[in-house]
Amino acid sequence: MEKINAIAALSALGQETRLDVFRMLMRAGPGGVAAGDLAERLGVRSNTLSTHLAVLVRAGLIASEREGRTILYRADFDGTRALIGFLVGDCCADRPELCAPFITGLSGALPAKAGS
Amino acid sequence: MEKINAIAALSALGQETRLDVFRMLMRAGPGGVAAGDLAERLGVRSNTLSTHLAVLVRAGLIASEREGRTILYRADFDGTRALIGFLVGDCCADRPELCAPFITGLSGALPAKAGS
DNA sequence: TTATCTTTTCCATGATTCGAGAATTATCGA
DNA sequence: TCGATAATTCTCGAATCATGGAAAAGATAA
Repeated sequence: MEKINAIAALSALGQETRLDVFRMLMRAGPGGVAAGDLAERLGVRSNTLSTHLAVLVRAGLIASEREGRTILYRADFDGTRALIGFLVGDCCADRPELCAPFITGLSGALPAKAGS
Repeated sequence: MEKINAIAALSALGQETRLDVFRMLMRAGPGGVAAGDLAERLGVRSNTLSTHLAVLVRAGLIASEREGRTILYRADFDGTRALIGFLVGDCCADRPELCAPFITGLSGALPAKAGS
């Protein structure tokens, strides 16, 4: 991931409504959620949400697909992984030994309720 | 990490100068870099840099310590790990199986030139 | 104390962002 | 085609942010 893409992704997530959208879509899984449902669940006007969704799409964090009259939004897992990879990898490029704790300690960040 | 802290950290990094500062400090390692050196290396006025540094400190991504006349800034590894933990963990809280690929695929993001 | 160096704070300005109303586009059913 | 539904685009006011000049604050040395 290029720096400019990382900036787009980070600033996209650095806004409450957009972070809420992203987390909701991550939780919703590959099935995605319609724009209208997102607006209702989050209590945001549809036009406002639409601009936020466009920002997230441009940032490569979510993707959209028309489903009849509605438009489904789903999290873009590749884009998300690329962002995390940028944070973990590129930011420590010259000192991989400093990044080891990030990875080894990461399992602790997971709820780990899915046995093993 | 609370959502509000994550927003602060993400928006802090979603700005080119601050991302540059953060990456430079990550590369510099625990020794840190003086504010003046950062300003010179990045070609940013000292007062402008100072405000950016304050934002990063508030976000918990870097820390400062006075060293005689100068002030050393260094990356806050715990804060950084908390942010990555938030992205990997909290955003996938209900679906750890979706987050597995983040972790398993993460080693690929590292240069991995430090043998072992 | 005085001079100097380093960094921060204050303040003003220009640019960007957010949110909302209104209008527009796209799709489906009758 | 017409009407209804769903989402986006347009536009603007308010708020926030980035930047830099000037001044202030903290620390060292003479």
